[in-house]
Amino acid sequence: MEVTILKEKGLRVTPFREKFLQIFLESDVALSVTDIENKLGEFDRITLYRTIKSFTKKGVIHEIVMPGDIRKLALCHIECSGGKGHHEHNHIHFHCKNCKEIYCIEMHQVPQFDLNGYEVEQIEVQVKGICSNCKAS
Amino acid sequence: MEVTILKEKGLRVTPFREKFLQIFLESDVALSVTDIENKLGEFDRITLYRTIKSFTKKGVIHEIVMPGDIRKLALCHIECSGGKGHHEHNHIHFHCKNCKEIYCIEMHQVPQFDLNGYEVEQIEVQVKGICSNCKAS
DNA sequence: CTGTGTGCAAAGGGTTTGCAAGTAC
DNA sequence: GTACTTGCAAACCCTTTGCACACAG
Repeated sequence: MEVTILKEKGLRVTPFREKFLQIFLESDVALSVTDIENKLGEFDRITLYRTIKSFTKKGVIHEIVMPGDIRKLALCHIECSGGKGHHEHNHIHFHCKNCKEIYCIEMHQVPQFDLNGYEVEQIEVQVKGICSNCKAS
Repeated sequence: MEVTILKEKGLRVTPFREKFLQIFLESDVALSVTDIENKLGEFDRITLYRTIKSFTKKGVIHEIVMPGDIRKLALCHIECSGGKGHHEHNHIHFHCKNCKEIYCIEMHQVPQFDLNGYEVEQIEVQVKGICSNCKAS
């Protein structure tokens, strides 16, 4: 799986990258740099930064930022890498105020906007509230 | 005007804060820390950071972040400071790919979401595209 | 073999903190 | 007068860069 993703994007397969992807595949929430670092264990932090950069550029992962110095990373699903180079998100980013996690939720119906005089190319929706896990408990 | 805003929020009126607000009132786009710094001129950078922090907390300004290390600040309009402490944005953040400016556009119809099991409290919409100024030229 | 990826050390740059003096109310 | 603000210096911390070595293809 990890190897497949890398090869599809034309990236070299290394132990670091496999481990990096494995961490994301095992997580159902977006991860901060510190999260990844903790899960990596023995690996180097500088390499991590470089990997994040190259993977973001290649469309393997995407960055999620929110007010309050929140910066997280999440895997790009197949559907979110558009054909002709531009990268579309058809999911929303949900930030739980209780557990502070960020979930990428698939959205089948992207809202449309008619902004007079403005040409809309990409829409990103961020929602804050309480996630289903926290609500249940 | 500047004085009014400060007093309404229970903030002390100082020359720095008046100048700070004046800059925002004169601008029709969101401003980065560097933008503000350049417009401030003689004032101190540390004070600027502290002002941004306290003003954000008081709901005088709000932070806008987007992927790619974009962090800007904009005035909160009257409508966006909700009565009982929580802060609602009924406008979208429009990022122009050409001029790189960020505009806060009033949105009269906030999109609604029905996310199974998730309790939605706040929605923030970020749009990328070409602004009306750039489109015209 | 060639170009890319990795790891270490050091530099970089924006942001925060401590403290003393100044100022709003 | 009292509490909040300001300004300077220094500390912080995350991130980036340079360079040599290792490794994937």
